[in-house]
Amino acid sequence: MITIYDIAEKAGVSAMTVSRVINQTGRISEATRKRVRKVMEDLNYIPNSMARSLVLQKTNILSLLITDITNPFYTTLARGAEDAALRAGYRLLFANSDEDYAKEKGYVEMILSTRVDGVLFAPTGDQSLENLQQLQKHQIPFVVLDREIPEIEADLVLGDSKEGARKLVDHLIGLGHRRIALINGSPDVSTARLRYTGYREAHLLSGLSVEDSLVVHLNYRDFHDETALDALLHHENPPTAIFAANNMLAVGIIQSLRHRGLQVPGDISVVCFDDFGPVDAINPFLTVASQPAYQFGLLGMQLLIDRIEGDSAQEHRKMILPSELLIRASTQPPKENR
Amino acid sequence: MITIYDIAEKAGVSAMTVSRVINQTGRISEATRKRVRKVMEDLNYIPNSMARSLVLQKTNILSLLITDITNPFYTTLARGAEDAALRAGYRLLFANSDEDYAKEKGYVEMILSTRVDGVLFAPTGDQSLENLQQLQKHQIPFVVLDREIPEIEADLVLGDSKEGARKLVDHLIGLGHRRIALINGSPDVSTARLRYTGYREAHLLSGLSVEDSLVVHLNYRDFHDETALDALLHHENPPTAIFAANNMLAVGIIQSLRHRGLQVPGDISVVCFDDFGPVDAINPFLTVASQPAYQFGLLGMQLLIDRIEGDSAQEHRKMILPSELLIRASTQPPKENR
DNA sequence: TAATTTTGAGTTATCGATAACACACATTTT
DNA sequence: AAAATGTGTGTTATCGATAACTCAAAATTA
Repeated sequence: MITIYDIAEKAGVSAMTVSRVINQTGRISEATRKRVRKVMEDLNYIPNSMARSLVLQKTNILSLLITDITNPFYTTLARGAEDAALRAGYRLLFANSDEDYAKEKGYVEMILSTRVDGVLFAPTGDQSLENLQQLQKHQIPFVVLDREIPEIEADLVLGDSKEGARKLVDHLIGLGHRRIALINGSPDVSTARLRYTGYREAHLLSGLSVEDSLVVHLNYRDFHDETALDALLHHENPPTAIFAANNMLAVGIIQSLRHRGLQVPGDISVVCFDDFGPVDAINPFLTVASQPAYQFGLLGMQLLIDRIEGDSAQEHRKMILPSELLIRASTQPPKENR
Repeated sequence: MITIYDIAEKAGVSAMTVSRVINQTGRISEATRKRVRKVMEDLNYIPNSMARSLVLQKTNILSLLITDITNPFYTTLARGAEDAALRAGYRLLFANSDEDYAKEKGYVEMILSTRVDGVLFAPTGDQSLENLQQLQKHQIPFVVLDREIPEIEADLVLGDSKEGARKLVDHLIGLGHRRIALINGSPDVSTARLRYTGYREAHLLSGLSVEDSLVVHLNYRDFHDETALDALLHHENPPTAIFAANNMLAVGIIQSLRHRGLQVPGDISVVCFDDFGPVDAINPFLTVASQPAYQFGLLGMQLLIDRIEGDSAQEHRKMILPSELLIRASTQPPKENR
């Protein structure tokens, strides 16, 4: 491996001079600078960022921890985060927890041992508290994305889950649905709780009561679990519409409905949170509450960089991004009203 | 930051002893080991992997460079790569070139300065040659994914582009299509060349001639470019079917067709390469040549790790993964045959 | 019992870079 | 002309960890 010492020797200067040329610090005569530059090019020198980080106590690496890399919401978010990070001169270390607390914990250890300068953290759920506290103990700045953790004070970028849920359910009620199932994420994820609240409020504001047997909980990534759906379909008075708490759950639900020979929206309407990214354009089908995924990443990263480079003692900020109701083909009035 | 020296002091031993406890090397009495362990836990010690890498000359980081993080083919591939890397005890540094040579070059520099142990490299195209040569110069092992680079000797994991293209076009010909457009990737990407070859062979084997005015080239990510499609649709004798060289191109094409009020497959049939990941299950629509994306990542990563840990002088291996024709709703016989 | 081996540590140098300080020589100021 | 500055560069210590070597005390062998 080529080091500054190799460069220094060939150029007939000290290592420190080479370092100064690389970093454009200190005073260097034009002649020396040129000579060193030439040798660096000739030898194809690339600085060792670990050695540099070790002494500078700064890695220039930021980490983005998402919960599902196959979910277009998070990949679009990742693009936003990447753009903001690169623009500010940081490298990005991606990590993917797969909605799995243990995997998340493993990545947090990796993040700590890499001594990244900051973390953009989409938690798996309330249990992530410990992992975030671990970051706090080690004084790594972080911004929490998408899901709020009750006991954590931090910069936050969230979607408006309650409002989005209300819009979706209102839409269904407006179409005439009275029996609307909610297939929700786990109750220890804040978005799931708020989506339930929105679901509930929409009912109450329309003078409808909420029937608990129509509300079930799954992990956001368990989109192949069919038992919950089974129970709903065999209900004595089955739902005419389903509100899936996120896009991946909707994927699983629609797939299962098809296997059972049920048509969407012919037999049952389906709505969900989150879009499907570019892919969605192929066949815009699902009625969704669309969240500005790219903005999540971009803003989150900006907050993070701001906290790292700016006044770290400033107050914590909380940004809530609105979601938009996109009415498409997966919803129609219930059969009996047609 | 807590270092082994802090631990050493508190435990009343030397730093070396702490290092031995961490790495389970050398001889340590059970009593000392326990004492050191205890202090490590109390102080919440996490080793500094940069310091370690610096002396060991090994980072335990592998890099995955993909060309489009919003493309489900690559995110599914990423999951495969991640699983294989974690299983073997490596961390993974993701990078996303956005089909952009300059961005790819930037990431290669980052990869080199991070001194990763190896790279799983999905090139943007033939121009990636320089970036790969840069890796070679610095003796970083790599495996090339998805796209072959003519002058590079390396382990390779490819799909069978020619065969897949032939299957797709045969399917269209079988339906009665005689005027099939190809909206291809850039000709300096090997998959685009091979897909053209497959397209051509399918025609010739069926006794049809290839009309060059029906073949256009775009960048794989230019899925919003409408000029190519415009030209095809205003052709004096327009195509009855379109073969899009990848999924993202198909996305753009279908979207544009809709804007123009054209139905798929009613007015025109569309097929493409690559699936849409889990998302696709919502509304399986496009007839595609599906490639085993997860396997691409998993196998590629295994080859890479094998080359790093095994005999690095072994011969280069080339794996070609088959693609599968999935006939769905985006194709039907041309209007005049119905 | 003396010689040898084993055990459980500690010391020092090193990885590749940079900060802080030092210093010779040239230039400017008084 | 002496003093004060400025310029360009080198020296040494340091970041946090580990390899290689050393060595005293305990255990084993002859």
